[in-house]
Amino acid sequence: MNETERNRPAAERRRMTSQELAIWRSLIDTTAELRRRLAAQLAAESSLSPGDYAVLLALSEADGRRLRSSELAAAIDWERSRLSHHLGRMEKRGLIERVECATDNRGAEVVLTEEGARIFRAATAPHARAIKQHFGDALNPAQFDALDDILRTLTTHLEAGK
Amino acid sequence: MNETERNRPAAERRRMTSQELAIWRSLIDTTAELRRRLAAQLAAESSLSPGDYAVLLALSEADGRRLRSSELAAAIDWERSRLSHHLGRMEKRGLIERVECATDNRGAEVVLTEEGARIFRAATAPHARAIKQHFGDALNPAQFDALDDILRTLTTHLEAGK
DNA sequence: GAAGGAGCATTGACGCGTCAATCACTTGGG
DNA sequence: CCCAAGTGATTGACGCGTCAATGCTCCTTC
Repeated sequence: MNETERNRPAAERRRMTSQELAIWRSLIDTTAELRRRLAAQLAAESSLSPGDYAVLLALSEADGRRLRSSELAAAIDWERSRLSHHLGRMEKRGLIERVECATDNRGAEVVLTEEGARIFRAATAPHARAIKQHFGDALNPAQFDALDDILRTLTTHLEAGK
Repeated sequence: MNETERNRPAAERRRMTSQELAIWRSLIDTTAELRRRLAAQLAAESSLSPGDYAVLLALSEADGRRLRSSELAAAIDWERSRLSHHLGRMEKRGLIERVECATDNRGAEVVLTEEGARIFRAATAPHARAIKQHFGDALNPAQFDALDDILRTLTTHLEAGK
């Protein structure tokens, strides 16, 4: 295979090769295992789920540690309903509070509680360490570059496809 | 950065760069989106979930289209309990059957039903097409090679780390 | 200022995944 | 032979994610 062929997508070929399918499976399996380990470690260190973490991160970066529910959903790219369910569970645990929105009576504002902020702060460093341990430490700079390129390609492709 | 540095893992550095963290997030988000789309398409075309598909694939490749529950769990790398719950749901839908094992009264054998085999057969081609469409068509051969290398590195790293 | 459509958020139902507990059976040491 | 430890599999509880349906409120238009 010459250089030109190596840089042309395989779109025109009839089917994926078994090698390509194996890479697909490995992508799915390996990322699943990564998520699994990170989630387990996060839970062990802070009793937070990855979802909790995403919500708390967005809130802690927001002005006044509060966001409209819809803004929060947009920030972390979640469906409304998923967020609503999740906020219900987090509210029970005292991590966040939901208050009526002053400017729109339909809306709710989600506020980070002191407790939530404290727990999130305590979780960040260990979590970053865990990501480094399981993922960051494995790859060299060239691999990071290559992965970045691949992910950009996939993202673009996904956006194009509807 | 010279060539030697580019090929040395970043393990010794204190923290991941924000670029590296962004790549991590993109990896998680992009693969999630890929799984989401594939699952939706599979469900639309065959009313199967990705889990159903994995189970049916393993069974349809097995001798006599049947496997001991524990062998099936090993084949698709699932926890026993997860498999047990899933088989319960699949049995209700008539995709599989559970029968007592002749050689070990504790055990169960999982058998693919005719209906299950039929539905699986009908699902394979569209599913392969969907994987190609969303994933395979995006990448060129060089990117496949790079991804293969990255995934092998990650897998090795994960296995090493416990 | 009333009607109707759009937007914000929640809810219920259901499939899925994990953890801990449990039950039934097998096996091996005494 | 018996019992203790180990193994195969299931169950229940609970958190999580999606879909479809719902309830309010806001906004536009007439």
